[in-house]
Amino acid sequence: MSSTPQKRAVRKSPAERAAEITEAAREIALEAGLTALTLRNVAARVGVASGLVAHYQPNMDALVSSTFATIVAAETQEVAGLLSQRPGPSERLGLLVDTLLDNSRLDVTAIWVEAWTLGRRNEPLAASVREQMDAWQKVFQSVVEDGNATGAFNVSDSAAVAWQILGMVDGLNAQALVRWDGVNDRGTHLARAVEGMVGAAPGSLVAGPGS
Amino acid sequence: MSSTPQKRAVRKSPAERAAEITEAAREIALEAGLTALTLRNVAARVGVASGLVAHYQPNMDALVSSTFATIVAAETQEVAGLLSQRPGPSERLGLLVDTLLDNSRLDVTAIWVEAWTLGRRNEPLAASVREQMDAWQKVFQSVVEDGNATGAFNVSDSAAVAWQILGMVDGLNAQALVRWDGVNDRGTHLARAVEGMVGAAPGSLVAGPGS
DNA sequence: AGCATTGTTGATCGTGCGATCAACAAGAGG
DNA sequence: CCTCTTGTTGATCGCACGATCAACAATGCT
Repeated sequence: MSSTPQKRAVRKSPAERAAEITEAAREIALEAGLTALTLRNVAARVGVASGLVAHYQPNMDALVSSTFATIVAAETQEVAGLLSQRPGPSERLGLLVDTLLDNSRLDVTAIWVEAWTLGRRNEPLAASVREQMDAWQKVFQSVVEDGNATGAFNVSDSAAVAWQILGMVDGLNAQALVRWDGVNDRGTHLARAVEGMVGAAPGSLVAGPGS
Repeated sequence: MSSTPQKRAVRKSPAERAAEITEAAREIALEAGLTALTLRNVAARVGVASGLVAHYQPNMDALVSSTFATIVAAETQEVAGLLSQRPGPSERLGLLVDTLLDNSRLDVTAIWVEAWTLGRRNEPLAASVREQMDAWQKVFQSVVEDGNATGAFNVSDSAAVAWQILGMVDGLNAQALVRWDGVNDRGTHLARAVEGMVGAAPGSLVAGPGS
Protein backbone atom coordinates (compact mmCIF):
# COMPACT_ATOMS: atom_id res chain seq x y z
CA MET A 1 0.00 0.00 0.00
CA SER A 2 1.35 3.33 -0.98
CA SER A 3 -1.69 5.52 -0.65
CA THR A 4 -3.10 5.26 2.86
CA PRO A 5 -0.58 7.26 4.86
CA GLN A 6 -3.33 8.52 7.19
CA LYS A 7 -1.85 12.01 7.34
CA ARG A 8 -3.89 15.11 7.57
CA ALA A 9 -4.59 16.54 4.15
CA VAL A 10 -2.71 19.65 3.20
CA ARG A 11 -4.73 22.79 3.27
CA LYS A 12 -5.74 24.06 -0.16
CA SER A 13 -7.73 26.89 -1.65
CA PRO A 14 -11.43 26.21 -2.10
CA ALA A 15 -11.13 26.44 -5.88
CA GLU A 16 -8.33 23.94 -5.96
CA ARG A 17 -10.04 21.52 -3.61
CA ALA A 18 -13.29 21.78 -5.52
CA ALA A 19 -11.44 20.97 -8.71
CA GLU A 20 -9.85 17.95 -7.10
CA ILE A 21 -13.22 16.70 -6.01
CA THR A 22 -14.90 17.08 -9.38
CA GLU A 23 -11.91 15.46 -11.05
CA ALA A 24 -11.98 12.53 -8.65
CA ALA A 25 -15.69 12.19 -9.26
CA ARG A 26 -15.06 12.13 -13.00
CA GLU A 27 -12.50 9.36 -12.69
CA ILE A 28 -14.66 7.27 -10.37
CA ALA A 29 -17.67 7.59 -12.64
CA LEU A 30 -15.69 6.51 -15.69
CA GLU A 31 -14.19 3.56 -13.89
CA ALA A 32 -17.06 2.33 -11.78
CA GLY A 33 -20.17 4.19 -12.83
CA LEU A 34 -22.28 6.95 -11.40
CA THR A 35 -23.53 4.66 -8.66
CA ALA A 36 -20.02 4.53 -7.25
CA LEU A 37 -20.11 8.25 -6.62
CA THR A 38 -20.47 8.22 -2.85
CA LEU A 39 -19.19 10.70 -0.33
CA ARG A 40 -16.76 8.20 1.11
CA ASN A 41 -15.58 6.99 -2.28
CA VAL A 42 -14.81 10.43 -3.60
CA ALA A 43 -13.23 11.47 -0.32
CA ALA A 44 -10.97 8.44 -0.29
CA ARG A 45 -9.77 9.18 -3.80
CA VAL A 46 -8.97 12.77 -3.02
CA GLY A 47 -7.37 11.69 0.24
CA VAL A 48 -9.67 13.68 2.43
CA ALA A 49 -12.37 13.18 5.04
CA SER A 50 -15.85 12.41 3.78
CA GLY A 51 -17.24 15.48 5.43
CA LEU A 52 -15.13 17.68 3.22
CA VAL A 53 -16.71 16.39 0.07
CA ALA A 54 -20.12 17.07 1.54
CA HIS A 55 -18.88 20.53 2.43
CA TYR A 56 -18.09 21.30 -1.20
CA GLN A 57 -21.29 19.90 -2.65
CA PRO A 58 -24.88 20.77 -1.84
CA ASN A 59 -25.75 17.06 -2.00
CA MET A 60 -24.73 13.95 -3.84
CA ASP A 61 -27.46 14.15 -6.46
CA ALA A 62 -25.90 17.39 -7.61
CA LEU A 63 -22.44 15.87 -7.81
CA VAL A 64 -23.74 12.94 -9.79
CA SER A 65 -25.58 15.24 -12.12
CA SER A 66 -22.67 17.61 -12.72
CA THR A 67 -20.23 14.75 -13.16
CA PHE A 68 -22.46 13.24 -15.80
CA ALA A 69 -22.67 16.56 -17.59
CA THR A 70 -18.91 17.07 -17.48
CA ILE A 71 -18.08 13.68 -18.92
CA VAL A 72 -20.70 13.70 -21.61
CA ALA A 73 -20.22 17.27 -22.71
CA ALA A 74 -16.53 16.63 -23.17
CA GLU A 75 -17.30 13.77 -25.50
CA THR A 76 -19.74 15.82 -27.51
CA GLN A 77 -17.21 18.61 -27.89
CA GLU A 78 -14.48 16.22 -28.88
CA VAL A 79 -16.50 14.54 -31.60
CA ALA A 80 -17.92 17.81 -32.84
CA GLY A 81 -14.34 19.00 -33.19
CA LEU A 82 -13.43 16.03 -35.35
CA LEU A 83 -16.48 16.71 -37.48
CA SER A 84 -15.48 20.20 -38.48
CA GLN A 85 -12.39 18.86 -40.20
CA ARG A 86 -14.45 16.95 -42.73
CA PRO A 87 -15.35 18.56 -46.07
CA GLY A 88 -18.96 17.67 -46.80
CA PRO A 89 -22.11 16.40 -45.09
CA SER A 90 -21.71 12.84 -46.32
CA GLU A 91 -18.21 12.64 -44.96
CA ARG A 92 -19.30 14.22 -41.72
CA LEU A 93 -22.25 11.92 -41.19
CA GLY A 94 -20.09 8.95 -42.11
CA LEU A 95 -17.44 9.98 -39.64
CA LEU A 96 -20.04 10.56 -36.97
CA VAL A 97 -21.52 7.11 -37.30
CA ASP A 98 -18.14 5.50 -37.58
CA THR A 99 -16.58 7.30 -34.66
CA LEU A 100 -19.45 6.69 -32.32
CA LEU A 101 -19.42 2.99 -32.98
CA ASP A 102 -15.72 2.37 -32.63
CA ASN A 103 -16.06 1.02 -29.08
CA SER A 104 -13.40 3.38 -27.77
CA ARG A 105 -15.94 5.19 -25.62
CA LEU A 106 -17.74 2.36 -23.93
CA ASP A 107 -17.09 3.91 -20.55
CA VAL A 108 -19.06 6.97 -21.59
CA THR A 109 -21.81 4.80 -23.01
CA ALA A 110 -22.08 3.01 -19.68
CA ILE A 111 -22.59 6.36 -18.02
CA TRP A 112 -25.30 7.30 -20.49
CA VAL A 113 -27.20 4.12 -19.83
CA GLU A 114 -26.82 4.49 -16.10
CA ALA A 115 -28.02 8.08 -16.27
CA TRP A 116 -31.16 7.06 -18.12
CA THR A 117 -32.30 4.97 -15.20
CA LEU A 118 -30.87 7.06 -12.37
CA GLY A 119 -32.66 10.04 -13.86
CA ARG A 120 -35.93 8.50 -12.78
CA ARG A 121 -35.04 9.21 -9.16
CA ASN A 122 -32.68 12.16 -9.51
CA GLU A 123 -34.37 15.13 -11.11
CA PRO A 124 -31.25 17.30 -11.53
CA LEU A 125 -29.66 14.39 -13.34
CA ALA A 126 -32.71 13.93 -15.52
CA ALA A 127 -32.53 17.57 -16.53
CA SER A 128 -28.87 17.19 -17.32
CA VAL A 129 -29.56 14.13 -19.42
CA ARG A 130 -32.17 15.93 -21.48
CA GLU A 131 -29.82 18.83 -21.97
CA GLN A 132 -26.96 16.67 -23.16
CA MET A 133 -29.23 14.69 -25.45
CA ASP A 134 -30.36 17.94 -26.99
CA ALA A 135 -26.74 18.88 -27.60
CA TRP A 136 -26.08 15.63 -29.40
CA GLN A 137 -29.24 15.94 -31.42
CA LYS A 138 -28.17 19.38 -32.56
CA VAL A 139 -24.87 17.98 -33.80
CA PHE A 140 -26.68 15.43 -35.91
CA GLN A 141 -29.33 17.83 -37.07
CA SER A 142 -26.89 20.40 -38.38
CA VAL A 143 -25.11 17.74 -40.41
CA VAL A 144 -28.40 16.52 -41.83
CA GLU A 145 -29.42 20.05 -42.70
CA ASP A 146 -26.13 20.69 -44.42
CA GLY A 147 -26.69 17.60 -46.50
CA ASN A 148 -30.17 18.74 -47.32
CA ALA A 149 -28.81 22.07 -48.51
CA THR A 150 -26.16 20.56 -50.74
CA GLY A 151 -28.58 18.01 -52.10
CA ALA A 152 -26.63 15.09 -50.72
CA PHE A 153 -29.57 14.18 -48.49
CA ASN A 154 -33.29 14.52 -48.88
CA VAL A 155 -35.01 14.87 -45.55
CA SER A 156 -38.24 16.63 -44.78
CA ASP A 157 -38.00 16.62 -41.00
CA SER A 158 -34.34 16.94 -40.16
CA ALA A 159 -34.95 17.29 -36.43
CA ALA A 160 -36.83 14.02 -36.28
CA VAL A 161 -34.24 12.22 -38.37
CA ALA A 162 -31.49 13.56 -36.13
CA TRP A 163 -33.26 12.20 -33.06
CA GLN A 164 -33.66 8.94 -34.83
CA ILE A 165 -30.01 8.54 -35.75
CA LEU A 166 -28.99 9.48 -32.26
CA GLY A 167 -31.29 6.88 -30.79
CA MET A 168 -29.99 4.23 -33.10
CA VAL A 169 -26.39 5.00 -32.23
CA ASP A 170 -27.18 4.96 -28.54
CA GLY A 171 -28.90 1.62 -28.83
CA LEU A 172 -26.09 -0.01 -30.72
CA ASN A 173 -23.59 1.30 -28.23
CA ALA A 174 -25.61 0.08 -25.30
CA GLN A 175 -25.79 -3.28 -26.98
CA ALA A 176 -22.02 -3.32 -27.34
CA LEU A 177 -21.82 -2.72 -23.63
CA VAL A 178 -23.38 -6.08 -22.93
CA ARG A 179 -22.54 -8.02 -26.05
CA TRP A 180 -19.08 -6.84 -26.82
CA ASP A 181 -18.59 -9.86 -29.05
CA GLY A 182 -21.58 -9.86 -31.36
CA VAL A 183 -21.23 -8.16 -34.69
CA ASN A 184 -18.30 -6.61 -36.41
CA ASP A 185 -19.72 -4.72 -39.34
CA ARG A 186 -21.81 -2.40 -37.25
CA GLY A 187 -20.53 0.77 -38.87
CA THR A 188 -21.29 -0.43 -42.36
CA HIS A 189 -24.76 -1.68 -41.57
CA LEU A 190 -25.68 1.44 -39.69
CA ALA A 191 -24.35 3.56 -42.54
CA ARG A 192 -26.68 1.76 -44.90
CA ALA A 193 -29.59 2.29 -42.54
CA VAL A 194 -28.83 5.96 -42.19
CA GLU A 195 -28.52 6.32 -45.94
CA GLY A 196 -32.01 4.94 -46.21
CA MET A 197 -33.26 7.42 -43.68
CA VAL A 198 -31.67 10.55 -45.12
CA GLY A 199 -32.34 9.56 -48.69
CA ALA A 200 -28.70 9.35 -49.63
CA ALA A 201 -27.36 7.02 -52.27
CA PRO A 202 -26.25 3.63 -50.90
CA GLY A 203 -22.54 3.72 -50.17
CA SER A 204 -22.39 7.50 -50.17
CA LEU A 205 -21.71 7.65 -46.45
CA VAL A 206 -17.99 7.12 -46.29
CA ALA A 207 -16.31 5.93 -43.15
CA GLY A 208 -13.34 7.53 -41.55
CA PRO A 209 -9.82 6.90 -42.89
CA GLY A 210 -9.54 4.03 -40.43
CA SER A 211 -7.31 4.00 -37.40
CA MET B 1 -54.79 2.48 5.06
CA SER B 2 -56.48 -0.77 4.24
CA SER B 3 -53.53 -3.05 3.84
CA THR B 4 -51.51 -3.08 7.05
CA PRO B 5 -53.68 -5.20 9.32
CA GLN B 6 -50.57 -6.61 11.04
CA LYS B 7 -52.05 -10.09 11.22
CA ARG B 8 -50.04 -13.21 10.89
CA ALA B 9 -49.98 -14.39 7.31
CA VAL B 10 -52.02 -17.45 6.52
CA ARG B 11 -50.01 -20.56 6.02
CA LYS B 12 -49.66 -21.59 2.40
CA SER B 13 -48.00 -24.29 0.39
CA PRO B 14 -44.45 -23.56 -0.68
CA ALA B 15 -45.44 -23.56 -4.33
CA GLU B 16 -48.20 -21.07 -3.73
CA ARG B 17 -46.05 -18.81 -1.59
CA ALA B 18 -43.21 -18.92 -4.07
CA ALA B 19 -45.63 -17.93 -6.80
CA GLU B 20 -46.88 -15.01 -4.74
CA ILE B 21 -43.36 -13.82 -4.20
CA THR B 22 -42.32 -13.97 -7.83
CA GLU B 23 -45.55 -12.28 -8.84
CA ALA B 24 -45.04 -9.50 -6.31
CA ALA B 25 -41.49 -9.10 -7.57
CA ARG B 26 -42.78 -8.80 -11.11
CA GLU B 27 -45.22 -6.08 -10.17
CA ILE B 28 -42.67 -4.13 -8.16
CA ALA B 29 -40.12 -4.30 -10.95
CA LEU B 30 -42.61 -3.03 -13.52
CA GLU B 31 -43.74 -0.20 -11.28
CA ALA B 32 -40.50 0.91 -9.66
CA GLY B 33 -37.65 -0.87 -11.37
CA LEU B 34 -35.35 -3.73 -10.53
CA THR B 35 -33.60 -1.61 -7.92
CA ALA B 36 -36.79 -1.57 -5.89
CA LEU B 37 -36.63 -5.32 -5.51
CA THR B 38 -35.61 -5.52 -1.88
CA LEU B 39 -36.43 -8.17 0.69
CA ARG B 40 -38.55 -5.77 2.68
CA ASN B 41 -40.31 -4.36 -0.36
CA VAL B 42 -41.32 -7.71 -1.73
CA ALA B 43 -42.28 -8.97 1.71
CA ALA B 44 -44.50 -5.96 2.34
CA ARG B 45 -46.30 -6.48 -0.94
CA VAL B 46 -46.96 -10.13 -0.25
CA GLY B 47 -47.94 -9.25 3.31
CA VAL B 48 -45.30 -11.36 4.91
CA ALA B 49 -42.15 -11.03 7.01
CA SER B 50 -38.97 -10.15 5.19
CA GLY B 51 -37.33 -13.32 6.36
CA LEU B 52 -39.81 -15.38 4.44
CA VAL B 53 -38.83 -13.86 1.14
CA ALA B 54 -35.21 -14.64 1.92
CA HIS B 55 -36.29 -18.14 2.79
CA TYR B 56 -37.73 -18.70 -0.66
CA GLN B 57 -34.84 -17.19 -2.57
CA PRO B 58 -31.17 -18.10 -2.47
CA ASN B 59 -30.32 -14.38 -2.55
CA MET B 60 -31.64 -11.17 -4.00
CA ASP B 61 -29.43 -11.20 -7.06
CA ALA B 62 -31.19 -14.36 -8.10
CA LEU B 63 -34.63 -12.86 -7.58
CA VAL B 64 -33.66 -9.79 -9.59
CA SER B 65 -32.31 -11.93 -12.35
CA SER B 66 -35.29 -14.28 -12.55
CA THR B 67 -37.75 -11.40 -12.36
CA PHE B 68 -36.04 -9.73 -15.27
CA ALA B 69 -36.17 -12.93 -17.25
CA THR B 70 -39.85 -13.46 -16.49
CA ILE B 71 -40.90 -9.99 -17.56
CA VAL B 72 -38.81 -9.83 -20.68
CA ALA B 73 -39.50 -13.34 -21.88
CA ALA B 74 -43.23 -12.69 -21.61
CA GLU B 75 -42.86 -9.68 -23.87
CA THR B 76 -40.85 -11.61 -26.41
CA GLN B 77 -43.43 -14.37 -26.49
CA GLU B 78 -46.28 -11.94 -26.83
CA VAL B 79 -44.77 -10.09 -29.76
CA ALA B 80 -43.62 -13.28 -31.43
CA GLY B 81 -47.20 -14.44 -31.19
CA LEU B 82 -48.47 -11.36 -32.97
CA LEU B 83 -45.88 -11.91 -35.66
CA SER B 84 -47.08 -15.32 -36.65
CA GLN B 85 -50.41 -13.90 -37.72
CA ARG B 86 -48.84 -11.83 -40.46
CA PRO B 87 -48.57 -13.22 -44.00
CA GLY B 88 -45.15 -12.26 -45.33
CA PRO B 89 -41.73 -11.09 -44.14
CA SER B 90 -42.32 -7.47 -45.06
CA GLU B 91 -45.52 -7.37 -43.08
CA ARG B 92 -43.86 -9.14 -40.18
CA LEU B 93 -40.86 -6.85 -40.07
CA GLY B 94 -43.11 -3.85 -40.39
CA LEU B 95 -45.29 -5.02 -37.55
CA LEU B 96 -42.25 -5.77 -35.45
CA VAL B 97 -40.85 -2.29 -35.83
CA ASP B 98 -44.19 -0.68 -35.39
CA THR B 99 -45.21 -2.67 -32.34
CA LEU B 100 -41.95 -2.20 -30.53
CA LEU B 101 -42.08 1.54 -30.95
CA ASP B 102 -45.66 2.11 -29.88
CA ASN B 103 -44.65 3.23 -26.39
CA SER B 104 -47.04 0.80 -24.76
CA ARG B 105 -44.16 -1.13 -23.22
CA LEU B 106 -42.08 1.61 -21.72
CA ASP B 107 -42.10 -0.14 -18.37
CA VAL B 108 -40.39 -3.11 -19.94
CA THR B 109 -37.92 -0.85 -21.69
CA ALA B 110 -37.03 0.72 -18.38
CA ILE B 111 -36.25 -2.72 -17.05
CA TRP B 112 -34.04 -3.50 -20.01
CA VAL B 113 -32.04 -0.36 -19.52
CA GLU B 114 -31.72 -0.96 -15.82
CA ALA B 115 -30.61 -4.52 -16.42
CA TRP B 116 -27.84 -3.39 -18.74
CA THR B 117 -26.18 -1.49 -15.96
CA LEU B 118 -27.08 -3.76 -13.05
CA GLY B 119 -25.61 -6.63 -15.02
CA ARG B 120 -22.18 -5.15 -14.48
CA ARG B 121 -22.39 -6.10 -10.82
CA ASN B 122 -24.83 -9.01 -10.88
CA GLU B 123 -23.48 -11.87 -12.93
CA PRO B 124 -26.65 -14.01 -12.91
CA LEU B 125 -28.52 -11.00 -14.23
CA ALA B 126 -25.91 -10.40 -16.90
CA ALA B 127 -26.28 -13.97 -18.07
CA SER B 128 -30.04 -13.55 -18.15
CA VAL B 129 -29.70 -10.36 -20.16
CA ARG B 130 -27.53 -12.04 -22.76
CA GLU B 131 -29.97 -14.92 -22.98
CA GLN B 132 -32.98 -12.68 -23.51
CA MET B 133 -31.15 -10.56 -26.05
CA ASP B 134 -30.34 -13.69 -27.96
CA ALA B 135 -34.00 -14.62 -27.96
CA TRP B 136 -34.97 -11.27 -29.41
CA GLN B 137 -32.23 -11.44 -31.98
CA LYS B 138 -33.51 -14.81 -33.12
CA VAL B 139 -36.96 -13.35 -33.64
CA PHE B 140 -35.56 -10.66 -35.89
CA GLN B 141 -33.18 -12.98 -37.66
CA SER B 142 -35.84 -15.47 -38.65
CA VAL B 143 -37.93 -12.70 -40.16
CA VAL B 144 -34.95 -11.38 -42.08
CA GLU B 145 -34.12 -14.85 -43.34
CA ASP B 146 -37.67 -15.40 -44.47
CA GLY B 147 -37.49 -12.18 -46.42
CA ASN B 148 -34.23 -13.27 -47.94
CA ALA B 149 -35.80 -16.51 -49.05
CA THR B 150 -38.80 -14.89 -50.67
CA GLY B 151 -36.65 -12.25 -52.30
CA ALA B 152 -38.31 -9.42 -50.41
CA PHE B 153 -35.00 -8.64 -48.71
CA ASN B 154 -31.42 -8.94 -49.77
CA VAL B 155 -29.12 -9.47 -46.83
CA SER B 156 -25.80 -11.26 -46.77
CA ASP B 157 -25.36 -11.50 -43.03
CA SER B 158 -28.81 -11.88 -41.56
CA ALA B 159 -27.53 -12.46 -38.02
CA ALA B 160 -25.63 -9.18 -38.03
CA VAL B 161 -28.55 -7.27 -39.49
CA ALA B 162 -30.85 -8.75 -36.88
CA TRP B 163 -28.55 -7.58 -34.11
CA GLN B 164 -28.44 -4.21 -35.71
CA ILE B 165 -32.20 -3.76 -35.93
CA LEU B 166 -32.58 -4.95 -32.37
CA GLY B 167 -30.04 -2.43 -31.20
CA MET B 168 -31.72 0.37 -33.06
CA VAL B 169 -35.10 -0.48 -31.60
CA ASP B 170 -33.66 -0.67 -28.11
CA GLY B 171 -31.99 2.69 -28.51
CA LEU B 172 -35.09 4.42 -29.76
CA ASN B 173 -37.11 2.96 -26.93
CA ALA B 174 -34.56 4.00 -24.35
CA GLN B 175 -34.70 7.46 -25.83
CA ALA B 176 -38.45 7.51 -25.50
CA LEU B 177 -37.98 6.67 -21.87
CA VAL B 178 -36.31 9.99 -21.25
CA ARG B 179 -37.69 12.12 -24.05
CA TRP B 180 -41.22 10.87 -24.30
CA ASP B 181 -42.15 14.03 -26.16
CA GLY B 182 -39.64 14.33 -28.98
CA VAL B 183 -40.56 12.81 -32.26
CA ASN B 184 -43.77 11.32 -33.52
CA ASP B 185 -42.90 9.64 -36.79
CA ARG B 186 -40.49 7.19 -35.25
CA GLY B 187 -42.04 4.12 -36.79
CA THR B 188 -41.93 5.54 -40.28
CA HIS B 189 -38.38 6.74 -40.06
CA LEU B 190 -37.13 3.51 -38.57
CA ALA B 191 -38.98 1.58 -41.25
CA ARG B 192 -37.12 3.52 -43.89
CA ALA B 193 -33.82 2.88 -42.13
CA VAL B 194 -34.54 -0.82 -41.88
CA GLU B 195 -35.52 -0.95 -45.51
CA GLY B 196 -32.12 0.47 -46.33
CA MET B 197 -30.45 -2.14 -44.24
CA VAL B 198 -32.29 -5.18 -45.54
CA GLY B 199 -32.27 -3.99 -49.11
CA ALA B 200 -36.03 -3.75 -49.37
CA ALA B 201 -37.83 -1.26 -51.56
CA PRO B 202 -38.66 2.04 -49.84
CA GLY B 203 -42.15 1.86 -48.45
CA SER B 204 -42.34 -1.89 -48.65
CA LEU B 205 -42.33 -2.28 -44.87
CA VAL B 206 -45.94 -1.78 -43.99
CA ALA B 207 -47.02 -0.78 -40.54
CA GLY B 208 -49.64 -2.52 -38.50
CA PRO B 209 -53.33 -1.84 -39.10
CA GLY B 210 -53.16 0.87 -36.45
CA SER B 211 -54.76 0.66 -33.06
C1' DA C 1 -55.81 -35.47 22.05
C1' DG C 2 -51.21 -35.38 21.36
C1' DC C 3 -47.33 -34.90 18.43
C1' DA C 4 -44.26 -34.01 14.60
C1' DT C 5 -43.74 -31.25 10.62
C1' DT C 6 -42.88 -27.08 8.60
C1' DG C 7 -44.39 -22.46 7.07
C1' DT C 8 -43.56 -18.13 9.35
C1' DT C 9 -41.93 -14.50 12.34
C1' DG C 10 -39.18 -10.65 13.86
C1' DA C 11 -35.25 -9.35 16.20
C1' DT C 12 -30.53 -8.99 15.19
C1' DC C 13 -25.91 -8.45 12.94
C1' DG C 14 -22.86 -6.13 9.88
C1' DT C 15 -22.44 -2.97 6.15
C1' DG C 16 -22.85 1.25 3.64
C1' DC C 17 -25.19 5.34 2.58
C1' DG C 18 -26.06 10.89 2.99
C1' DA C 19 -25.91 14.35 6.04
C1' DT C 20 -24.51 17.18 10.04
C1' DC C 21 -21.54 19.73 13.14
C1' DA C 22 -18.55 20.73 17.12
C1' DA C 23 -13.85 20.59 17.43
C1' DC C 24 -9.37 21.12 15.51
C1' DA C 25 -5.22 23.07 13.20
C1' DA C 26 -2.83 25.29 9.35
C1' DG C 27 -1.70 29.53 7.63
C1' DA C 28 -2.15 34.54 6.83
C1' DG C 29 -2.18 39.21 8.75
C1' DG C 30 -0.97 42.29 12.26
C1' DC D 1 4.63 35.90 18.21
C1' DC D 2 0.00 35.95 18.66
C1' DT D 3 -4.64 35.80 16.81
C1' DC D 4 -8.28 35.21 13.79
C1' DT D 5 -9.95 33.14 9.70
C1' DT D 6 -11.19 29.09 7.55
C1' DG D 7 -10.10 24.60 5.46
C1' DT D 8 -10.52 20.10 7.55
C1' DT D 9 -11.63 16.29 10.56
C1' DG D 10 -14.10 12.32 12.22
C1' DA D 11 -17.55 10.93 15.21
C1' DT D 12 -22.34 10.56 14.98
C1' DC D 13 -27.34 10.22 13.58
C1' DG D 14 -30.95 7.96 11.03
C1' DC D 15 -31.90 5.02 7.56
C1' DA D 16 -32.02 0.99 4.37
C1' DC D 17 -30.05 -2.98 2.76
C1' DG D 18 -29.10 -8.53 2.69
C1' DA D 19 -28.69 -12.16 5.47
C1' DT D 20 -29.35 -15.28 9.47
C1' DC D 21 -31.72 -18.04 12.88
C1' DA D 22 -33.94 -19.34 17.23
C1' DA D 23 -38.53 -19.21 18.46
C1' DC D 24 -43.22 -19.70 17.28
C1' DA D 25 -47.70 -21.53 15.57
C1' DA D 26 -50.70 -23.65 12.16
C1' DT D 27 -51.61 -27.85 10.09
C1' DG D 28 -51.87 -32.75 9.26
C1' DC D 29 -51.08 -37.23 10.94
C1' DT D 30 -51.57 -40.95 14.20
